[in-house]
Amino acid sequence: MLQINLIREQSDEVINKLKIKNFNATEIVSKLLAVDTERRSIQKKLDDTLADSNSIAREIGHLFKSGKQTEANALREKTSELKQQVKELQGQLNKLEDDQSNLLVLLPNVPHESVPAGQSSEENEIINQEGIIGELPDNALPHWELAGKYDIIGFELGTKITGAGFPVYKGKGAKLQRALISFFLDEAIKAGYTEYQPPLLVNEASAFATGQLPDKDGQMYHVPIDNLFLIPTSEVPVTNFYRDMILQEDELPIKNTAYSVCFRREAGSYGKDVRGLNRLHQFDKVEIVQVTHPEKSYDTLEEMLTYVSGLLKKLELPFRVARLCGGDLSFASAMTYDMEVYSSAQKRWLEVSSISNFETFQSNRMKLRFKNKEGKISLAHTLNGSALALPRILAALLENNQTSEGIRVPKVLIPYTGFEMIS
RNA sequence: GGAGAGAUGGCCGAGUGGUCGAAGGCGCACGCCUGGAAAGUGUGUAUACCUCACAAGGGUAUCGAGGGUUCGAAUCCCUCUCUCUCCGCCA
Repeated sequence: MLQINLIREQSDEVINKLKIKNFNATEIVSKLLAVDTERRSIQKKLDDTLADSNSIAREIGHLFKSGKQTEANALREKTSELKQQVKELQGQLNKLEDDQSNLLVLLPNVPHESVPAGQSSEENEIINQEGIIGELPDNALPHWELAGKYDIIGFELGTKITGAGFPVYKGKGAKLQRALISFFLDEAIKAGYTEYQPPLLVNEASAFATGQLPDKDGQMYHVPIDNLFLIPTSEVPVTNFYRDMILQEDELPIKNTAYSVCFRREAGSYGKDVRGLNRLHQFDKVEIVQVTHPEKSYDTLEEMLTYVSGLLKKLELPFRVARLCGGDLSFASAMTYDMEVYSSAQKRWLEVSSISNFETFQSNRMKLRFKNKEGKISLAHTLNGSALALPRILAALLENNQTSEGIRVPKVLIPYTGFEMIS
């Protein structure tokens, strides 16, 4: 959520920057400016009226104490009009405050100046590509066939017990998943992140704070009986640890990591995008989250990009990095790098990580602030990235490493799997 | 799920209708004291919004959340949330 001050002071810039996201903010901003002006004027009136009413109340108190009943009662009659005014003004103010926040919530985050314009993922800017795209034999199989051939993932079994998009991992497949999770967590800890195991369900306030509500309502599984949401990513609980907090400047940066299962309804997805492990309703992911000083967040974004690139190199997977164009950038993000690995049998790039700087968009919603040495309080910046999402990593590993003898496990994972081949 | 108790500032804890944003203590910051430190001592120490220059000063709100009674509520009433104790159930 953008801060009203920003809109008040730099409305034209906000409108212009949002054009990069293909978002026309003109109407919302002008409504906001009108509501804001009105709100402040009503607030002033209300405060003044309350001040009057407070001073009369104090006076009455004094009069009663000194036994001047008659005068006190006379004053008392004067208050009814003030009370009526307070009630009306309060009502108006509440309405205006609601209007304001309902409008503010409609505005996406403004993109960073380096974000290129563009309509869709087609126009993302590929800034780096690493690793060798190996040649596969002619009889190479896509991962969903490999999964069956080696009996390591049961797609139909998952469909039977739950539904499409809920695979069952079996034997060496399950062990490989566990290996990846441990590997990712160990690497994150080595890089200075603190490991957490968060709840997989969150309340409404948490879902709002990180931007899932109201923007992506319908993407989350909802448990109405307790009004809880299954997390689409551990970013939600882990960032919300700091909701309504004022940190000390020297507590920054906060570097957290968490493994969690993630749940996404993915309504409207179909076709080759959802084949095999490409897009699931339930998947595993290790996430990294940072809370930083506003001046350091873009350095942090680069640091996180370097970190995730390192993971992919260790896994020996060819990958490329895209800086998302305005049209592909998420509602809450100011800048995002997508990391994609090459899945050789499908011959397509699969997104395995999305690393974003939200600047103050989330922290403003969740009132995550820090106090500097001088005692000044400001909003912190929040960032997060997948490090990494498992299913597509698994897909690429299976496809890229297939040999006539079986599927080769990358060297770094062998200490975790205890086997070198899936055969 | 049933019964009871409770929720006050960074923490502990007083306050049951009248200048209470809230005593006292701890913690923290700065100063004095000291050769240095401890002890002692003095001062300060919430947040948001409005006014305003994101200064000073001023105003308003906030004692779990929301609503109500009252001229006036941390204090009374209602609803909700959460915590604790006991019982039940249970990985």
